[in-house]
Parts: sequence; C-alpha cells; structure tokens
Amino acid sequence: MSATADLLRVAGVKVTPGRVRVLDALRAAPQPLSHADLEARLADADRVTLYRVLDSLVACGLALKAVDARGVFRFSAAGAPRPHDGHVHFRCTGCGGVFCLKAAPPPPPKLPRGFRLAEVELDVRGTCANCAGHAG
Amino acid sequence: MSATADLLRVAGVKVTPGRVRVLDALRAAPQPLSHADLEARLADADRVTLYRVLDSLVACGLALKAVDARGVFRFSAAGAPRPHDGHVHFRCTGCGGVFCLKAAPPPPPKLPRGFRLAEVELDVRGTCANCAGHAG
DNA sequence: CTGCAAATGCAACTGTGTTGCAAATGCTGG
DNA sequence: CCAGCATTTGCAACACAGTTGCATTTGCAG
Repeated sequence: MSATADLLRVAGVKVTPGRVRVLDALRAAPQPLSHADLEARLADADRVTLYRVLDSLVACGLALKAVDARGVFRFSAAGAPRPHDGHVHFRCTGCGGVFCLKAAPPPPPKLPRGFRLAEVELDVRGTCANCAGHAG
Repeated sequence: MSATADLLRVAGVKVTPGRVRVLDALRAAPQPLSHADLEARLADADRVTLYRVLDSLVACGLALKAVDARGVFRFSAAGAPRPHDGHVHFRCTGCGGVFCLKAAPPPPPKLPRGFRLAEVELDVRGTCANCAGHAG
C-alpha cells in the first residue's frame, strides 16, 4: 500500500486513483505545480476532476494552494520543502533564463506594524554568461 | 491642466482622456483596483482599452501591477515616476497591494563568471496590516 | 492644418476556474 | 462477499480574466 494512499486515509478522505496520482505528482515535484502542469503529467485525467481533486487535497490539508505571478493557482504537497524560499534568482534579460544562485538569502527587512512576512525573494536581473558573450 | 495629465506627459506617453481617467481613479483609490473595479468606476470605457491603458501605465512606471489572492491583477498608482531603483517591495498576497519599504537594498550577491548585473530587487511577500487584521 | 504613429473600439479567441447533473466507485454495515 | 449510499468522476456548459487582429479615431509634431 502506497505511502500516498496512507496520507489520504489519515487525512480522512476517500482513496481514489486520481487523488493518489495527483498527490504523488505534487510530492514528486520540486516546485509547486499549476493545473496545467498536472494535466500534462496525468495525461488521461479529466480537467474538472483534476480541479476537484486539487480542491479536496487543499481542503483536507494535504496540499497548499497559492497564486503565482501570472495569476495562476499553483499547488504543492503540504510539508514539502519549498526550494524557492529565501532563494536568490538571476533573471537573464537576454534569453529569459532563470538561474538559482547559491548566495545566501538576504536578512528579512523590518516591516511596518501589523505586516506579516511570508516569503522573501531576491530578484537579480542582468545578462547571463552566454548572452553576455554573444552580443555584449 | 490636471496634475494627472502632467504625470502622463512627464512619463512620456500620450495624454488621452482614458489614461487620465484611469490614472485619476488609481490615484484616488485607497487600495489597488482590479480591472473589474475600474470598469465599474469608468462606466463607459471599453474593456480591452482599459486593459491596454493599464498596461501602458505600468509600462511607463505610473502604475504597479500585482496579483491578488484570487489570481486577479490589481493596479495601483506608483508614488513616483522611477521608484524601482534598488527598492524593497512588500507585496500583500491578500489585497495585492505593493508597499515600498524604507529598508536599504541588499548588497548585490556574487555572480557566476561572465554574468553581468543590471538590477537588484528584493521582493518581500506577506500580509499587510489591513489584511492581517481582517482575516488573520 | 496635415500626417503619422499611437490609442481606441469591436469582435473573436484563449486560458483558467466553476457549476449541474448523471453515471461510476470507494467505503461501510451486514 | 455483497448491497446501499454518499462521495467522486466525467461530461457539457458556463463564467470570468486577459489577449489578439484589425479598422477607425485621435493626440501631437511639424
């Protein structure tokens, strides 16, 4: 019996093939997945069912739902490490590539009263080695 | 001549009734407005034109664009024409508001060989005082 | 005033997410 | 193991946010 099925059982929801496959996909993914990402991975799944499976996983606490910069919902398995927390991204303005730098995340700045911090992201823009070489 | 029209002129975009009205609405609003909010305020405006006006305001730095918790873009008037240099932004994941923090911009991290730095932006996400109070 | 690029308005389209309903399926009690 | 029943699934249709193409209008420079 799969560990994923156990998670569903413990969370108190019915164990269905769809839920197992979706939760497996979320747990295997290195980053939060959009509905479209999941549809690509789970080729034969119904669109609407996928939405409902995701909602049920969020409702029972097994998945987290967030909005990305494009306004699309992204889902991640609860408890999974979030690799982009405190990460430093380098965005190449030439090729559009995104590189994850090893640099230490910056210290969280002081916030005004009442503000709650969730995530800090340092976004560095410039030209990557490849593009800089091509056409300075 | 309205101050809003001057802002547009200085920003280097054509001064049109649509842009003046939209920017006025953004500057008068206490919180970031969605496309739908603006449509309601500017009754006779064309849907698509409104999208394009908003995009042009963002492109010339007069407005800021963010995503709210429902995945909808929200727009707010930018405080100054060029507020983005080495600035620290706080993005509220609840209302989509963007706040400019006074904190000093972080030191630029070390880049891999050949990479060229152009811009550094620290993006802090969380919940603003208003939203934290509402439904903490 | 005139010309041209930019902005507008309209129609149609894509992508994302939701709702209603009938059929299939997991779980529980016998 | 089987039946009953609520939950889930699949399908169709819908709602909303945002985009694209194109012809027309308009701001602004000359």
